[in-house]
This record gives sequence, C-alpha cells and structure tokens, in this order.
Amino acid sequence: MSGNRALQKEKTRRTIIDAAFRLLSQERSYSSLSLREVAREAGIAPTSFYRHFEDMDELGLTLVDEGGVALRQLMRKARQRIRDKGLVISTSVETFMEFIHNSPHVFRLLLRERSGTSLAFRKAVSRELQYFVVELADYIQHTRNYPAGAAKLQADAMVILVFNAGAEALDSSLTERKLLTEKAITQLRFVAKGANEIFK
Amino acid sequence: MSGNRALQKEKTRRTIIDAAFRLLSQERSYSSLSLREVAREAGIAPTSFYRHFEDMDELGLTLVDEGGVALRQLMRKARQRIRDKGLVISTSVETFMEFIHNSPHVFRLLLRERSGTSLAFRKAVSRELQYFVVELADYIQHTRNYPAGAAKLQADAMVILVFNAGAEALDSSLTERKLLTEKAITQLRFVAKGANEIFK
DNA sequence: GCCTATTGCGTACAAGTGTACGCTGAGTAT
DNA sequence: ATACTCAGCGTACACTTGTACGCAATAGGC
Repeated sequence: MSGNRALQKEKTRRTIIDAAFRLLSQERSYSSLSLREVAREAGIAPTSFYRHFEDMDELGLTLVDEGGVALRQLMRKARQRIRDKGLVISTSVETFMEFIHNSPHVFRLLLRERSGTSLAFRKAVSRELQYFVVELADYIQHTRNYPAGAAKLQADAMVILVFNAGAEALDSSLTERKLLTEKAITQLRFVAKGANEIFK
Repeated sequence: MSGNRALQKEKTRRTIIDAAFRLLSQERSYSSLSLREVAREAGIAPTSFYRHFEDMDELGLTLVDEGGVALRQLMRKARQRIRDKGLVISTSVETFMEFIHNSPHVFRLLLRERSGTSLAFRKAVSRELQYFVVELADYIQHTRNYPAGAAKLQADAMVILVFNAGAEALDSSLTERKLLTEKAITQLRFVAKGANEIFK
C-alpha cells in the first residue's frame, strides 16, 4: 500500500500531540511537562519520542501552530455569523467565548506561552494574534473609512480586551462567563465609539 | 543585643528573596526555578531554605506580595505627578512604563503568574490588579460623575490595556517602548472618550 | 525473495531534584 | 556559668529527568 509506513508514523505523531494537549490543564503548563511524561501518556517509549520530534520545544511549537489553526477557523466562523445576522461586536465576542469553552486547553496554551520563557513561542503566539488584529483593522478601515493607523490601534485594543476576557473566563462558571461576555462587549463599544469620536 | 539572632535571620531571608528575583529573567520563569538553585544563588545550603520558607510556593507568594508593594508605591507616585501637572492618562501610562523599565523582573513575575498554574498565585496577582482598577474607577466616578458600574468597566479596560502594553514593552528597546507608550495612551483615550459618549 | 530503511523498545547512565535526619556553633534566657 | 534554642550545614536516599546506544521487527524498493 502507498505509504502504509508513513501513515502509521503520522498516527503516532498525532497520538503524541493529543497526549500533550491532554496533559495541559489549569495546573499543568507546557513548560512543566517532561518528555517522559508525554511519552507515558501517549503510550510509547520515551526514546521513541525522538522519532517524531527533535525536542519538547518542537512539539510545543507544533501545539501552538495547531492552536493557531483552530483560532483561524474560529475567525472564519465569526465572519460567517456576522454576514448572517450583523452585530459585529457581540457576535465576535460570543464566538470567541464559545471557542474558549470548547477548547480551554488550546486557549490556555496560547495565553501562557504569550508571556512564556521561550522567544520562539512568544513570537508564534504573537503572530497568531496579529492575524486577528490585521483582519479586524482591515474590516474597520474599509467599512468605516478610517486612516490605517487608527484602525490598527483600535483593532489592537479590541483583540487585547477580548483575549483578556477569555483569560478570565477560563476559570469561571457559565453564568460568570456570560457576565464577562457582556463586560467585554461594552468595553469594545467604548473603544469603537471613542475611536470614532476622535478620528471622525 | 535585642534580637541579634532574629536580625540575622531576617537578613538571610532577604538574601533568598533577592536571589530568587535575580534568577528571574526573560528565559527563566518562577515555576522553572528549583529550590536548590535558589539556595545556591543565595549562598546557603539547600536544607537551610526550610528555615525560612515552607515551600517554593511560599517564597513565590512572598515575591508576588513584594511586587504588589512595588506596584502600589508606583500608584502613589503617579497620583503625585498627576496632582503636580495634570494629564491623567499620559502621566499614568508613562509612570507605569518607567516602572517596567526599572523592575522588569518584578513585572514579569506578575505578568506570568497571572496566567500561571497556581491558583493562589493567580489570585494574588489578580488582587494586586484590582487595587488599580478600584482606585481608578473611584477616580473616574467622582471626577466625571459616572455611574459606578460604567466607571469600573472603563477602569478595567484601561488597566488591561496598560498592563498589556507593558508586557510588550518588556521585550523591546527604548524607542519601541516610546511607541508603545503612545499607542497605549491613544487606546486609553479611545476608552475614555467612548465611555463618555455612551454614559453621558 | 532479498536488502535496506526506519519505527519502536529496553537498558543504561549521569545529572539534578526535594527533603529527612542529626550535628555544630553561636545567641539568649535563666 | 549553665542550659536551651535554633540557623545553617553535610550526608544520604529515593526519584525523575534527558538522551546515547544497540536490537527487533516490519514496510518498501529492487
């Protein structure tokens, strides 16, 4: 069969990635994971790990990338919903909150590595966030006719506020999350309105 | 002499705390520090550590507390400056950026532990940030006659934005920091203006 | 059908970890 | 002067860690 070998390899690779994600939680950060621990959880020998990743760092970057993919999918979903029923701000925030609820470990990884010890990780996360900022800035610039700089500033503030609300929502119950969503929406309205006043 | 003994103990305690701060950096987070490492840096035997702290956790919380004290001093300084020359927003942001420049390790500790693995740490940092939010909300509420809720929301957004700008400033040069300061100031103005429009 | 490449395993080792335990010497109270 | 307290040390132990190395089995190319 064509690449039965490669196919099995890919499968094991996934097993490792999934194991790592499974180990991430409120009380376990990526940097606190050991290679042996991941191998154990994945059900392979420690030394087999090296057949798939050079390093724990390489695995980590892969996880961040996967997180990025999930985020971009989210973005697409949000655009879709906005097209369907308008309400840019509240739809965006709600979609984001949904994502955090569904994949808390992915979000937590991004959140932590954004201020982590590895420059490569920080850059990777920052790059993912920039996708949001740029896309949002574009949207603002074209629908509202803003100067590019002001649109970027506004988009940047919005992404930070939403991301932060997400961080708080991680630890909280459903009703608290609802409140945090409202809070973020209002704060984004402040920003939108204020930018509008100043750059009109 | 009265408490020569206790005095020496306090001195060693400080040595440990300082050693821990010294070990924190871009590439070393608190959770990656080992007890033995801190002891080594402090120039004491590993087991002597226990004469002063139960745990690395206990030391960590002490560091966070010290960070909090530094932050509150900063807040006082900012109030002072505002009394002297007005310009609430820009003065606040600039004072904050100064702090980050002068004690990057303190700020980095707070930044990281805010999303860290220990609930106690997260709560400790969050509590420190709340001081800012409450104080700022109070100020807004009384000088602008806002409803309490709106003032809190606004203050919250502002603190997040400034804190975030600080995080970005950690990695960057002096000229970049200047730009980030400008950015944060503009973003705070968005929030202030927007809140004003909406809650007028 | 044979040869080679490659995935996965087990063993092994040096290094680092947290912490229990008992000793010493000096400060302190009596 | 004597007895007590306690900060600091050294030793010791049981673990965990990353990774080097060689072997077994199996897939794929010839």
